[in-house]
Amino acid sequence: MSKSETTKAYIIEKIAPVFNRQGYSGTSLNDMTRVTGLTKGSIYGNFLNKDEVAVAAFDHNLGRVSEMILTAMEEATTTRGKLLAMTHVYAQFGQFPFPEGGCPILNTAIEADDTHPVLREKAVVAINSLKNRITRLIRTGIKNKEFRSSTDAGQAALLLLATIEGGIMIARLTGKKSDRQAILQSIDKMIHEM
Amino acid sequence: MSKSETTKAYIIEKIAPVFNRQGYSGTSLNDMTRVTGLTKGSIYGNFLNKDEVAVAAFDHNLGRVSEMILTAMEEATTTRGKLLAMTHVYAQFGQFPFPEGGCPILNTAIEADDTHPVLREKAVVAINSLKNRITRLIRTGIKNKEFRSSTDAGQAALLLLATIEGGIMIARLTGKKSDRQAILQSIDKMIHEM
DNA sequence: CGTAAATAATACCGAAGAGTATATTTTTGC
DNA sequence: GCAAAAATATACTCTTCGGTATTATTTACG
Repeated sequence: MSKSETTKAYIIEKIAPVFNRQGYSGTSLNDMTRVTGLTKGSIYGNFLNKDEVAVAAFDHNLGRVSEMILTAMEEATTTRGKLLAMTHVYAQFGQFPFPEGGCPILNTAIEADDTHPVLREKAVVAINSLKNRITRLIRTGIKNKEFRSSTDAGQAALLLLATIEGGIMIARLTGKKSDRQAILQSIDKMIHEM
Repeated sequence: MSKSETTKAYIIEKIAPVFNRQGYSGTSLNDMTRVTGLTKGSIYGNFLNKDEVAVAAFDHNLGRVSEMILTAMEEATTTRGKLLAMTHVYAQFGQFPFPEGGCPILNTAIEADDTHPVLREKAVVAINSLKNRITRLIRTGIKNKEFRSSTDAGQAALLLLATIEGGIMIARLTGKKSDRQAILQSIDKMIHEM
């Protein structure tokens, strides 16, 4: 890894949580210099502009979540187990290594949908690939006879995603453990009834 | 209504959609003067600062949604009908009089949860009162024998809310009608199975 | 109708925003 | 270990930010 690659990685690692907490417009170059200890010149020697940093930060945060999901799913043996593992990753949004600030897809979607086409598109791709991954998993479960054949895989995937993301929003907003647990329990029930 | 009250109402009406689309940090005083045609002096003669405008804008947007819900629920006769009516209001997030930019609670929750205690608290109160309203409705339905007695009203209310809010996020993000319909259909099914 | 009070416009402020040109320091390859 | 290249820091630019003091204009009321 070259020096610049190391620095880029360092900058992103430091600034990614800030973007996830404060959003694109809420994060300034000053924030970047503060959390990295570097200067503007150094940051702009490695990135073209704020947009490029924001996009890299999103990729970084998303990568963290994806990795957690893949790892958790690998450990499960059944299809239902994999699905449960995935949702339980999202239930850990408060703990490392889940990105600080909650789900990056959710955060980016809400801020960027009307304001930032580039970030918006990144969020669209992320949500679609997540939806497709879940859909395929459910289809496998149906073939396996783990799930009912009457289950509409695509629709169930969307329902799961919507509930998970909405649940993160509510649980993070109220900060109530009981809210988080109630929603998680409902999701588990949905998966068990599939 | 005094002149200043008229002007305040006018300012809020014009700027509320902007806050809902662009968020708190994404909306500037310049935006306010642009959409109102007024000057800074005039706006700050009626509001103390940006925060006060943002809070009033949130109240305005939330009021719009609440009014739509109450009206829709009044028209329904059964408890299940009221519940369905409420969720269908949220399904109309793309059309007037639903606030431009989507659900104000969702938008405010995501931006403010880590950054703006005042707005965050407004969102907390809003989500809690919505949750309580739905919970009471479900309890009534249980007493009515419309819903199963095994239904946990509070948990079901949270599940509905999470799914609705997550659904809005996804449907607004992808812009796909099929996504919106799939999620709405799932929610209707949930209500029918209660 | 005239005047006092309320409202709005003008013109400004200091700070912070993103971004850059240039100088300095560090690496890197020989 | 030294020169060239790469990376970083310094010092700046211009613009926009939120906010305000002051002036001008409306509005309400006697």
